[in-house]
Amino acid sequence: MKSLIQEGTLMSLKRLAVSDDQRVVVREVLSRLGDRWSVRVIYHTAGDPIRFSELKRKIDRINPISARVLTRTLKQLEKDGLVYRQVYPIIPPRVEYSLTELGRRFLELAMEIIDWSIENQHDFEAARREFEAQAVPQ
Amino acid sequence: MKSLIQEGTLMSLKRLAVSDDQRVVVREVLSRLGDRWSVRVIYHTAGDPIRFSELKRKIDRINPISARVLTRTLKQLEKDGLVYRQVYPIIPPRVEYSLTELGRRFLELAMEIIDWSIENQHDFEAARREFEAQAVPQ
DNA sequence: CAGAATCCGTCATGATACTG
DNA sequence: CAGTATCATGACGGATTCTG
Repeated sequence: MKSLIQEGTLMSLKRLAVSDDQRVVVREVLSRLGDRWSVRVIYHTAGDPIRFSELKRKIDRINPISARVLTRTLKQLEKDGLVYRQVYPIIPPRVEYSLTELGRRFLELAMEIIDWSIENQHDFEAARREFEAQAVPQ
Repeated sequence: MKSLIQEGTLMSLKRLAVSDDQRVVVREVLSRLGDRWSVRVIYHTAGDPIRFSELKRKIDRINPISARVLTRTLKQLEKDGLVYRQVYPIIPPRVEYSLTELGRRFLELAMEIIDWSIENQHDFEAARREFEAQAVPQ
C-alpha cells in the first residue's frame, strides 16, 4: 500500500508540476474545500433549485451566515462553474441556485473526506491530546 | 445518480449536524486541504523520513516557503496526527518527518481531488471565462 | 426578495534577522 | 541544522445599513 501511494502521488505531482494553469485550478478547488462556507452552501444547493433567502435560512439553522458572505460565496461558486444561478426578471426578484454536474461531483468528493474525518474523529482527538500533553509542560 | 448524491449527503449531514465535536474535526481536516502548504508538505513527506532542510529545499524548487511557515505547517500537521516528528538529540540537531497512517490516507483522498481538478481543468476555465464575459460588460 | 455598500477585526502568509 | 522572534500585509469573515 505504500507503493500505491507513492506511485499515485508521484504521477499526480508530475502533472501538478508541469503546468502553472493546473496548479491554479488545483489551488482553486482545494480553496473551496477549505473556506468556511463553500461546502455547506454546495450541500444545501444539491436538491431542487433553491432561492437565496431559503438557502440562507437553511444554513442559518446550523450556523448563521451574513447575506454579504453568502452572496460572495455563491458568486465565487458560480464563477468556478460549481453552481448555476437562474434569474427570473420579475418583481419581487426571484433567483434560484442549483448545482452543475461539476458541482455534484465536487460534493461527492467532499463527502468522502467529510465521512472519513468523522470516522477517524477519535484518532484525531487522541493525536491532539498527546501533542498538547507533550508540548510546553510548563 | 441524483438520489445517490442526496442520500449520501443527507446521511453525512445528519451526522455532521449531530455533534459539535464532529463539526470541529471536519472543519479541521478541510482546512488542511485548503491552506496553502499542508498538502504540499504532506506530499513531500510521503516517502522516506525527511529532514527539515531537505523538505524545505524540495518545496522551494516549486514555490519558495519561509522557514517560519514550514515550521508552523509541520507543527500543525503533527498536532493533527498526520505527520510524525522524530528528534535525534545530537549536535548538530537531526529531525526527521514522516507520514502517519492517518496522513497517508489523507494524502490519498487529497490526490483524488487534485486529479479530478486537473482532469476537469478545461471545464473550470470555461466556466470562469463565461462568467467574466457576462459580468460587468461595462 | 436579493442583494450592494461600508467599515472593521482576525488570521494566514511572508520577509528579515537571530540562536542553541 | 532546525528552528524562533519580530514586524508587516492582504485576504477572509462578519456586523450593520441601505436599495432597485
